[in-house]
Amino acid sequence: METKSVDGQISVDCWERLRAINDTKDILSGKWKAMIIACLASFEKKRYMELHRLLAGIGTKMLSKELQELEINGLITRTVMDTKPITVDYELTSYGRSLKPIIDEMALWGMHHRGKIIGEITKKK
Amino acid sequence: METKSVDGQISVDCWERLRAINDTKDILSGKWKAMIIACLASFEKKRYMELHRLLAGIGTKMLSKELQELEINGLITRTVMDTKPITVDYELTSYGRSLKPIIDEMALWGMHHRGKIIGEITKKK
DNA sequence: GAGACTACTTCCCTTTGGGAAAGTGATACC
DNA sequence: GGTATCACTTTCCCAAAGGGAAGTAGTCTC
Repeated sequence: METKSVDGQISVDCWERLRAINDTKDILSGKWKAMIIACLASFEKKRYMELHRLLAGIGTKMLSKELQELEINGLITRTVMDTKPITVDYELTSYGRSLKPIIDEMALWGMHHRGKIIGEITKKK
Repeated sequence: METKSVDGQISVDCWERLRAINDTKDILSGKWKAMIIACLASFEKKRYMELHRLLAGIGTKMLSKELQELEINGLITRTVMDTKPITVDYELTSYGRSLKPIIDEMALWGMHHRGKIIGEITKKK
């Protein structure tokens, strides 16, 4: 086949794209990471307990775990404040902020999707 | 507090955003859905076996399951062709194509991320 | 009629993810 | 000194996710 090299090229490009998508999914893995990033993108800075209240339903274990993983990946910073009872501030790094386009697209699509589903239900009635 | 209503508004907006992000994550749940959509976005139309080869590592069980879920959500169409041995074409719907911005952002970020990580490794040496 | 190709499904098993609840330790309030 | 707050950690448990292998069914080839 004369298309062999072309197909090869397409496969490599495709494969790299798929790998990249996978990498991003890994970074945003877990039930809460995308939402934590969304919160920190909206509020700039949040304490542990504030996040716990904002993310209704999350347990302390999960919150700690997800925050640690985000910190390890360089997406957020953790700073211990020396307040009366100590508090901890979490903030997006500039690298973490680079995920904002993805989060925004996800929020946008999710809103449209919900609108579409509700539209379909009311149309049926 | 005079900020009560303002905080309330912020919470509601935030909560709706978080819910939307969650909805989108659900639609793209599973190890392979985002990649399947990426493939179909690149190639327009692919057969079951072609997808199986393209998505190196996926088993037939997972591929079937993920494709079914995508079809149920109205993101892809399944058309049986009456070829010698029957073949089945999968294609993105226009609704499925509306996920392209998310997939593209994910691919883009993943590429940059890999570049950054490799850069950090070579800098250390 | 044996084997191959297509597109699956079914069964079984292991791994992972994630939640609830309780515990920890430091500090502060009353 | 009892209780509260903040920020966790630890333990235990269960459901869901995902993989491998084999089976099914229809058609075509040799």
